[in-house]
Amino acid sequence: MNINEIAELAGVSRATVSRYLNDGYVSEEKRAAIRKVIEDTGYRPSQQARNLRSKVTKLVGVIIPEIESGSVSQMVSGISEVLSVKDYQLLLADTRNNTRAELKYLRIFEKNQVDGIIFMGTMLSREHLHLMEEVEVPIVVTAQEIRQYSCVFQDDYHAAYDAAKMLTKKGRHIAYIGEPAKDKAAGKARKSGFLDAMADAGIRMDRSCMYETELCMQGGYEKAAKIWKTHPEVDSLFCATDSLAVGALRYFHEHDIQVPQQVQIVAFGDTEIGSAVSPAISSVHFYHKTMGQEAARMLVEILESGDDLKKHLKMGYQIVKKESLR
Amino acid sequence: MNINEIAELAGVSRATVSRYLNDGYVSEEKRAAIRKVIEDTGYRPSQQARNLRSKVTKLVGVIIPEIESGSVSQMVSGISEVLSVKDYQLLLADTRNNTRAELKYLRIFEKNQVDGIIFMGTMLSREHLHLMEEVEVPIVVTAQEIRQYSCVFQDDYHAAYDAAKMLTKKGRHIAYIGEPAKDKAAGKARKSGFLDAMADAGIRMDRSCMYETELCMQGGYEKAAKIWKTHPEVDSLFCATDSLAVGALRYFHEHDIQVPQQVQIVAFGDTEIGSAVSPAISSVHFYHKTMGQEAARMLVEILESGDDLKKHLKMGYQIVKKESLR
DNA sequence: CTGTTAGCGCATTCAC
DNA sequence: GTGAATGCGCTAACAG
Repeated sequence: MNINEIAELAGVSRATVSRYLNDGYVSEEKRAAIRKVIEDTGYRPSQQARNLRSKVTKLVGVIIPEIESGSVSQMVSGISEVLSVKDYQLLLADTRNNTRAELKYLRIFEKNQVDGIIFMGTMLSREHLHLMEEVEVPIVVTAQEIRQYSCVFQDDYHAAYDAAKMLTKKGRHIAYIGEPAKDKAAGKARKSGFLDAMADAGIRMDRSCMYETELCMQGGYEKAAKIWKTHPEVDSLFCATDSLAVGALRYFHEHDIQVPQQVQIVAFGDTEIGSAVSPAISSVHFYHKTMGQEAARMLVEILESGDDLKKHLKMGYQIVKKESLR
Repeated sequence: MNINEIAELAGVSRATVSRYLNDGYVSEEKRAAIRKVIEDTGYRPSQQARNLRSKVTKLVGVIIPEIESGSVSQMVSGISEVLSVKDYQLLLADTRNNTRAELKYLRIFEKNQVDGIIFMGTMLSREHLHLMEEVEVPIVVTAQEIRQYSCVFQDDYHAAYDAAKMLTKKGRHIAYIGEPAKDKAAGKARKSGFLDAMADAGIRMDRSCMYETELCMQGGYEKAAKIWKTHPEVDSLFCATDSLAVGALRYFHEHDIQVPQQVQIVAFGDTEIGSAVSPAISSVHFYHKTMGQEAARMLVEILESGDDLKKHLKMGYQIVKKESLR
């Protein structure tokens, strides 16, 4: 069933059917005739032929580090919501935190496969930027700020700075458990924010009170153990994620270290897990879903207007105080 | 840059370039010439033209109820992993638990838009089945068993039956907090499994000890309050999700009800949140990611072999005993 | 408002 | 092995 048959059955030319399907510009009679035939036959225009002809696919490629992460899936949810309203479809590329895979998908999307790309990268190298140059469709970058592209990102640096500052109000001996700062932009920003806050508060950080780990709860537990075995005087803990904090909290429970009396904690994510435990973990709240929506809106706007203004949108955050802070 | 220009630059016909790009059947010299031109120009064949011509898109549509759910995103991760190895791309359709949207996406995918569909539905109505009949590409159904389709699903009924049975070993007064059973297949199966286990154990369920709620932690808290205010004698709680259990646990903590001494708990999901709390929640573990992989493998096999054998794969589960059981 | 005419870029016969 | 010819199904001028 193709446009020719529909045209024949409706007694019009196929151009008229095409117009019916697109802009309009068809008389009422013919419109009715065509509608009837289409309904009777259940005809649906071939997307592929349209794509070939019109060079638009109504597809947006979304490259993400890993869908299993709560923040990523929230963001994808926001993207999906906006795209579906705007009649775009979402081509998902999960790189599994693999930099090579990011490049691979950029290349796959490169030419006339998608109309645009939303790229949530881990850590963008020169190679990335070089490849992105060559990509012919607009790219919106999320989760980090890249001058040459439109992007939507959260202010990890200042969030970390502010969170750390809260610890210094009623704490002097501060420990840090983070994510690997070398391969994640957010991890790096949180670490710098933390360190700068310490410096500004005149606190000298002892390297043996700072750890990084990829594991979540278990990593938090283990690093807390390392720190408190050698530094029982530490009275405040900064964790780059709620899961790390929950792991550390378990260590404190098991060793009768009172939270927040003996140790206060602040973390990132404001996730369900952080408020499931007792005391609930004070945590930086980000707006992942909104970020996704904004990124999608930005891309759609570029697509519809035809020019890329390179907007940079820095999203706010909120430090949600709960029981883990003194 | 298209195949004609490549052919001209390489001094061959475009049919030869096409052969080079596909099966082979090209002499070594021409092969080398073509390769060189392609490398120099950075030519990439147009996917759209290929699609139109060959009727395959190398796209798989994945319809899910909501990406933000942990189990769903794990499953999508499994699907994505297998598809990427097999050189398929993933077109994601998030229906936001909206039945109409499921139908909409089935229709969008219906004709020559994707090569196949993985459909994770909420509750399949006659209308769904009717529409699925009309879809011309193979469909693999997940999360529930539908006779007419290949499917991968978990055994919620027996998992619930077994979990409930564990409660009856050391409990006589049992309460139930579930998800709405009317619009989710899993919710329904868990409820039946629970009820049948009760019946087999000769326990008469009081309706005032059974509640359903859509909310997570807060719903668990509220329903637990309702139950224990009127039925303080209840000594066991069955929750359809870990989050519900964690909410209930908070109520128990606040009211000095000892877990598991006074109330034992079993739940579903074996999620991070269930083991973050203390006592850790005993929970049914499912294999979402593996399910996703299996579903994708099943679909790819149908696509590659060309015939749909309608396999039904029921995945196992495991009840992970933790501190919340007596 | 409508029909005719040309391709979009590629894969696939079919002769050679 | 190779090239010429054909058309996948549709949209976009263009002339009427």
